[in-house]
Amino acid sequence: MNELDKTDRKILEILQKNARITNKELSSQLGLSPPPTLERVKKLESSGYITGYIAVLDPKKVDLGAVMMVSVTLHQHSEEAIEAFHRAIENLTEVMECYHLTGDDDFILKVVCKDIQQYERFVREKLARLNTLGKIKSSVVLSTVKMVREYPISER
Amino acid sequence: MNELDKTDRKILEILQKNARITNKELSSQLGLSPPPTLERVKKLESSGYITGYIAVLDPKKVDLGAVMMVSVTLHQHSEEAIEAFHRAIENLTEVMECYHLTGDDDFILKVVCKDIQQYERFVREKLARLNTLGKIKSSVVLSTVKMVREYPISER
DNA sequence: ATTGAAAGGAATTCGCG
DNA sequence: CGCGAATTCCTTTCAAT
Repeated sequence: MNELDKTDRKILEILQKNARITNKELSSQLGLSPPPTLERVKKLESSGYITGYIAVLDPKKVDLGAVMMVSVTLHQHSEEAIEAFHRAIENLTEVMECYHLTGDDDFILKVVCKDIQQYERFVREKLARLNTLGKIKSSVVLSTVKMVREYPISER
Repeated sequence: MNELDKTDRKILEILQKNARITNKELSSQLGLSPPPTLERVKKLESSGYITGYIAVLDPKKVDLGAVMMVSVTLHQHSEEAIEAFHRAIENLTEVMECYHLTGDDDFILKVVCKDIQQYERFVREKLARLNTLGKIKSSVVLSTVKMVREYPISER
């Protein structure tokens, strides 16, 4: 798939807001009939624009009230050390996001836990035990000012 | 809704992975018939466990290849200054996430742009113009090691 | 609180402009 | 590329348990 037209971009905007909209309703919002609408959606999926459809939960409701941002520095920076760190992070369910950064710190992690006690256990029993790990700096998230999952779709 | 049973938790797990699953398929994965499955899903929605269903896009495909993590300090910390900052952030489409933190920096932002040039414009024309703003420190995201949107559902 | 049947809609296919 | 009709499948309701 090469270039998105206006209709494709509108589909992405609508589905980013509501993934469970029916094809019929989607088509009516586009001013199209259902068959071409469905075909466009399928094409956006198969060409990798849409990677999935997910339910969004309220973390507090599922007992994940503590959010932390954690700056991590490795104690060495060989290819293998970084690879090993990546693989370790992959297996830690508490880590929702992890970015490799330029600057003083190597990585920043977003970690969710039930409470601060569980976070402490996570650090002591899991994070601090990674042998590539240098030092960490934890910051408590006092409030989530913004957390949008919708990418702005540019005109081209 | 008071407490989730095992079936409810499994529903949340499945829908976090695939929001467009049919009710029929969902019910068969649960070992239930469709009607009670549907009722449980509706209840999870109305009681706030599920806040929405969204399509997940590939940011690179929609021309958002540059990701930055930005530490922000305000130059004053009155109630109004913080409120004003919140409201301003709300209107910046480039800011996907913003957390109010403990520690040296007040906030951390995740910002997505087409490229570094667009990021520079964002900083100069939008972020730096907020009059509550003290100083910022930008870090380029070299790679996204992990970005999961699925919360781990605890046993209780 | 779950089941099975039944009615009403929606998804999907296909032939055609 | 999009449309409209037709078929198949799913959703949703309801009586029964």
